[in-house]
Amino acid sequence: MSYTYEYPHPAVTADICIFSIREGTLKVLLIQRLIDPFKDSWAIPGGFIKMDEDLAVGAARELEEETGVSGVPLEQLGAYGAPDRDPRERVITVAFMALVPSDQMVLAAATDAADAQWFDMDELPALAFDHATILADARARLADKVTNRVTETAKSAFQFLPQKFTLAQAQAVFETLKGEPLDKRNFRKWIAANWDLVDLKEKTSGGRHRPAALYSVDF
Amino acid sequence: MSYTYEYPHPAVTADICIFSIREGTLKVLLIQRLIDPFKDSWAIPGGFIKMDEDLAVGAARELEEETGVSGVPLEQLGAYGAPDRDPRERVITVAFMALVPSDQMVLAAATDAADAQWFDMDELPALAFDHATILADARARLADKVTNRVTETAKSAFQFLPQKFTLAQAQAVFETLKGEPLDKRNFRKWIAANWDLVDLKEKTSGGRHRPAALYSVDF
DNA sequence: AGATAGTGTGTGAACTTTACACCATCCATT
DNA sequence: AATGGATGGTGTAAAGTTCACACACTATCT
Repeated sequence: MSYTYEYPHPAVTADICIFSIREGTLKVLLIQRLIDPFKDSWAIPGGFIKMDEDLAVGAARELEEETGVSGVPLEQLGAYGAPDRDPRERVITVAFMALVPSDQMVLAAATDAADAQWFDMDELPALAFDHATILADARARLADKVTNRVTETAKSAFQFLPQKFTLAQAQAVFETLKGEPLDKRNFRKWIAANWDLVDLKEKTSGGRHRPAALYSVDF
Repeated sequence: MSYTYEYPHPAVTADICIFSIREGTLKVLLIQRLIDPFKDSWAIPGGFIKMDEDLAVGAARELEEETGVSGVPLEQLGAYGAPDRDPRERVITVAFMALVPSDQMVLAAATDAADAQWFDMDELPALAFDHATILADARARLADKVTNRVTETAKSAFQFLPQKFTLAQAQAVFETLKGEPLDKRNFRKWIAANWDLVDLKEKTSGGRHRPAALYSVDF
């Protein structure tokens, strides 16, 4: 089967930057390419948009196919279309990003991805195509989003916390996402002012230190 | 001549929202389509990206071909790709926006555009495709950009002013771009704090009122 | 001389952001 | 029982930003 057009058409892909936190550090989900170009190098997951699906839908599908990650709200980052960004043919990609809780994710390798793995954002491998650029843009956007307005992206930060969490745990999560340390007192004021925290009247125990109050959050 | 691919490819276009100020109101540059679909309706200028050109370059080219407008820095808004946004075939568009001084622009009609005209943003005709959505997004972005940070977009606001301008003239321009009235004293504080105004030690004359001081701006 | 019409100017209140230090409590050790 | 270690928990002041607001000035026209 082949498809013929009167004029040349580029291929269009969606690429998705999936951020998460594991072991207290910011991670990004990469796949190892099984096929050329950039065979064996790492890349952000993505693939070709189908003719009858919306961009965000296609991005979600590719993400699930390649990594097993599903059900996350994707935010569009923009289109990347340098003529030589793909050596095969002209490929324009629409980049998306999301923040997910990695421990609920079952990573699965699929069709054109050998392996999906979390990488520390500070220790990235060489990336295929212009994915380093896309990822850098996504990282900047993430830091912006998380502590500014109360958006979906900011909400998803709480997914890294257990149902019952301490404020110190919450602070650690937001610091990781923002990429810089936050002041403890100011953070507590901020989180109390911007989110609906429920004081569970419970305390942690077992630590070799003063117990911490537990909270949950209502959206 | 035809082009054949193993998998279906969408067409990719660039569409450009060009804003300007004429007669004190915010205008947008639209073209009347000569061909189906949406023959005779108005649309934001744009067209197919060539295989060897960058997205922004293609956008600039289409803009010039269809309207005669050139040499403006385009800012990417994002990709729009609902599967049915074009009835012919799958077309994904990458939207751009810019702010230009309309009086320097010579409008020219070309290949697939009958006519390029400035429309008042408050009196838009029915638009082809999903251009109403794109334009609304662009309008919101414009208002954001202009008075927040000192960006290229904000700089270009000064193009609507003569070399020597009064602060009242400047205020009118920024009010038009932002879409809401600004406080006179606060505006003067803002412009003095954020831009390098040169007091020309000249005054307007001829008005039936107190003369105004003239300024120019250095970037 | 007086009316007209746009020009030009400062202050205070409310709010947001940032910086900063000390005591409290549990556990483990001695 | 006392001590030290480790983390939890709390308030205030200064600086900066945003916003609202009112009245006198002056060239021109009549």
